Amino acid sequence: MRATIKDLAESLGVNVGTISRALNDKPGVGPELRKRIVRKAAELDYRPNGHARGLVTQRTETIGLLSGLDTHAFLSNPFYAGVFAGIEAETRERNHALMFASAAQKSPLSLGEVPKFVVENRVDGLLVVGPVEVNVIGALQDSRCPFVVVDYHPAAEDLDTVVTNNTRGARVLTDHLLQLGHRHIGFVGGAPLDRGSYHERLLGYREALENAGIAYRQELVHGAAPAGGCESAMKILEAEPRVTALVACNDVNALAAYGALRARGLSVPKDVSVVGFDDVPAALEVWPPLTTMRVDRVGMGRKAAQRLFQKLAEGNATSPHQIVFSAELVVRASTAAPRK
Amino acid sequence: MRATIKDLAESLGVNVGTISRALNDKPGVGPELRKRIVRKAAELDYRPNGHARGLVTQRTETIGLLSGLDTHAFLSNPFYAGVFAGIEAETRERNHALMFASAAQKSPLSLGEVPKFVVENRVDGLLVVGPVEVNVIGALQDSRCPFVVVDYHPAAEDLDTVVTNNTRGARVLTDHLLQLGHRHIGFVGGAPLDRGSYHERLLGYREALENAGIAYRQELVHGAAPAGGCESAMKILEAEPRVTALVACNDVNALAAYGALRARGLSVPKDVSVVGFDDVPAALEVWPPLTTMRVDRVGMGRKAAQRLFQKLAEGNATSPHQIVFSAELVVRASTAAPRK
DNA sequence: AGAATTACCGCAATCGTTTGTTCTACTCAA
DNA sequence: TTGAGTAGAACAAACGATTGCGGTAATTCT
Repeated sequence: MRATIKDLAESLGVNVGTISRALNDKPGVGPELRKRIVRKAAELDYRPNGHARGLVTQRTETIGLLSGLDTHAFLSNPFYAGVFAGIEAETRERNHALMFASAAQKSPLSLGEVPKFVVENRVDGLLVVGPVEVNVIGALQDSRCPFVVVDYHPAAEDLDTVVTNNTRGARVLTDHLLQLGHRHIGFVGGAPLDRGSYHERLLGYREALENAGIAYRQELVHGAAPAGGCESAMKILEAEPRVTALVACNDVNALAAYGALRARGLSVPKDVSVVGFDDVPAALEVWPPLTTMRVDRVGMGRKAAQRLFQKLAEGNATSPHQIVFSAELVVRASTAAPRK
Repeated sequence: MRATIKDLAESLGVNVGTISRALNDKPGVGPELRKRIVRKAAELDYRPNGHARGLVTQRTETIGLLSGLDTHAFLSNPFYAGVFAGIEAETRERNHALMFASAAQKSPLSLGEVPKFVVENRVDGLLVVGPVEVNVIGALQDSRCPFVVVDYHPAAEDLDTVVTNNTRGARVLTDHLLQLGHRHIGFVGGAPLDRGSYHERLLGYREALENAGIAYRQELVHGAAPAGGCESAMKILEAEPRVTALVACNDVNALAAYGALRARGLSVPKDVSVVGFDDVPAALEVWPPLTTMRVDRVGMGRKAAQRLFQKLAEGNATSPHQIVFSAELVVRASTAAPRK
């Protein structure tokens, strides 16, 4: 068994309270004794028990990361992986631990809508990342647990959020295609498409079209099929063979669309131009390299964590901040003027 | 503030011990009172405090996931993302929480070699995934915290591990190339290359060559450059322009090698065949689709978690198991007979 | 030198549970 | 009717820390 503070106290003939003060750099213990205590603590390899401490201090030095998507979808998306990495870096540097859970897959005994670790008071705060269901937000709000939402902003709520300017980004991408001369442009979506980033990106696509005087056509937009962007792109090409460009809701689906185009014997960008969103590493490795919007996903994760720590320090009473990251267009070889 | 067991006790005029027993399905409380208690608990939205419970039961219902790589590298590798997902699924189904940390990046106050959550008794057990440094293994062993290692097996230690048969897998891949007629075959590595999966795969590559009577040439093997597989492939092609095939330590590096080949005007597989390892989703989406070894990464994560729970149940005294997953060759369009 | 201040340390309550033990009241067989 | 046996509930001691309070002894002030 690991040494407790009591063992330490006995082996030194000192009171436990004094030990606690000495080890936590609190005043009220002489420099001489303090030295003896730290030395002995190191010798016995003493570590304070997190539970005991958490019980009395009401703080756990732990923050939770709650995914809005199911775990596998979450982790296999490089965008979210980046956000995760940013969050992890920030929490690690502040010497906090990190718990992970998904709000999309309920555990058999999940109580209410939020995972048990928040409801059991085992995290000081929470980072919610991705399009979580709205009742989860509600449950979190009356759980009194401070939280910040990343990459999702339900319009109805006034929350602390860190998001990218998705609508603008998609508009920039679509404008880029329009300026190249494209007129028949499809949109390959992802799930969920009725809310969250992909919805906003769809809006931006639509805005750009309408600004250019091009009618928005339902059949050129296809949400996520089970098989993802590949199947969606197929459907769009079937519905309208004249499309010369595709806007994908993200890079992963854009690359999947590459496959659909190849299968139909179409080449990128000669026959069909393709743009993505996020600028994941693969976007640069495929051929042709993908025109996309670069977004600082690690920075977003970091920023969200910073904001959360700020809330924790200020006592959760501050007014919500909405932090918006702006994406940057990077033009590569997947876009060109339309075929004749 | 959240209701405690004491509030519950007072509002019912019942002793706290009775409440505890009633809510934990323990005998010693009448069916009548038990009903009243659960009803009231739901009404007050009572949740047991995780710390208080953990303090007395010495169990936290939490397991830790410790990455051997730095967080970003870990999460952006689809293989590890899959393992993570498998672990998460299994722990969630068993109603345990999950903590994450990386052993590669030390936190400023990291005590010893292991993250503070294990040393503070805040996890029941640990899953170590990836090539962790050997002193971390040592530190874990005398921390008395049960753990299982995934995708890494230091030969010197007798540990509970879940790994793929990397050496065999790489041999199978290399044999596949040899049978197609290739004689000049390079190996693009990854970090670390002196231990762990990539090292074993290098061994398998070497074995296959030697079985075929082909000399192993140091200059055809290149470890991970900072820029990854792309740069490595470049170096190999410079060192020996006659290479007609590349074995990559994993799919991510294989796809990066695609880029290097493209940059030199070589086409896959006409000029150079490429094989990867892991069968990540992107392997199927790129062109040409990648010949690779399929490994059940989610299954590995699950299995490792299952083994850990078994250890927890049996009291950590059982003899170590080594569980080996066998990878499966999937031949796609990235391999063909060598050019003349 | 006596009083007042300070510095240091021990004492004990507390956090919210679990769990072994004790107490009470009841049932049932002799 | 009495005794044992049993079930249901209360009591209280942990678990391992933190922290306000009180008590010495040493130091400073007048």
